Amino acid sequence: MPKPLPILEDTSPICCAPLDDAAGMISHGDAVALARRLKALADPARIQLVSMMLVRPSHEACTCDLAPAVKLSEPTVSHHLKQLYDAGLVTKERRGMNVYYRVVPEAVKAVAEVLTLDCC
Amino acid sequence: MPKPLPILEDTSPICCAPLDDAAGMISHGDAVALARRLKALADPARIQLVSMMLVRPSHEACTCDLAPAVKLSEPTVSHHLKQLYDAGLVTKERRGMNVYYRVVPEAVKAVAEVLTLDCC
DNA sequence: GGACCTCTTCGATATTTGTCAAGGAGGTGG
DNA sequence: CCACCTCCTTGACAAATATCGAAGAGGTCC
Repeated sequence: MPKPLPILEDTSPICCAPLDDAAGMISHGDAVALARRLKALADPARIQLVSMMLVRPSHEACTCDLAPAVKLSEPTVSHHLKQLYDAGLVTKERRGMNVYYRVVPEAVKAVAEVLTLDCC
Repeated sequence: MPKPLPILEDTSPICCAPLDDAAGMISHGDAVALARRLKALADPARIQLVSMMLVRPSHEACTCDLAPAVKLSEPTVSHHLKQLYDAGLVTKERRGMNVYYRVVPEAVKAVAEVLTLDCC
């Protein structure tokens, strides 16, 4: 079972990475780290959850709002939120009876950055 | 089994999408389409394959070069390349005895675009 | 045509992932 | 303290995925 990633680990770009044996190819370790972040986003339910947070003014929403919106059971939504949390893509905070999840836009953008291929 | 995506389908941004029931939240259909593209990239082997193509001048490489580099069997690499191909992220072309796969940078960038959150 | 090379498909298997029902943990409010 | 509310964890299971060996399809070269 993979350990949580830091909120904003320095991810090497998919190209223009530090040269290794294969002359510029991304290292296996970096590929694994990047894949974990991408995998966290690569699910319709999780995309909808992130989207739902983003349309809110503060980019956050509580589980009680999120669960009905994606039409999945509460445990399942909790599971998906944990995936996002472990990947550092959202934070969570308890306020009163509710837990609010908030998108970390920098983390999402960091993934986008890697895929921008601006070096090519 | 999901059908191949067009090379460059118009993917709605993760936010600022056309409003629907839930006031701006991405639609389920769009979420599924985006998830398919992300899933195609969300694997260490496939990231390495794409990376390896990108470091080549013309962003292409043949299977015979790719397979040894990721240390997986040939059928497995073929499987991964098919995933990328079905997602429209690479093209393939036979030249002589070899099949050359080439990254479609616009397709990768289109995914990046969605994650850029420039509207937030 | 026939041996050969590269790549893909097929069949099988182990792992991972998505999902839910049931129950537990943590906090609120009478 | 006790009923209640929200959320999370556990356990179980079905589906999807990653992987490989073996066999097939498509092309090359003598």
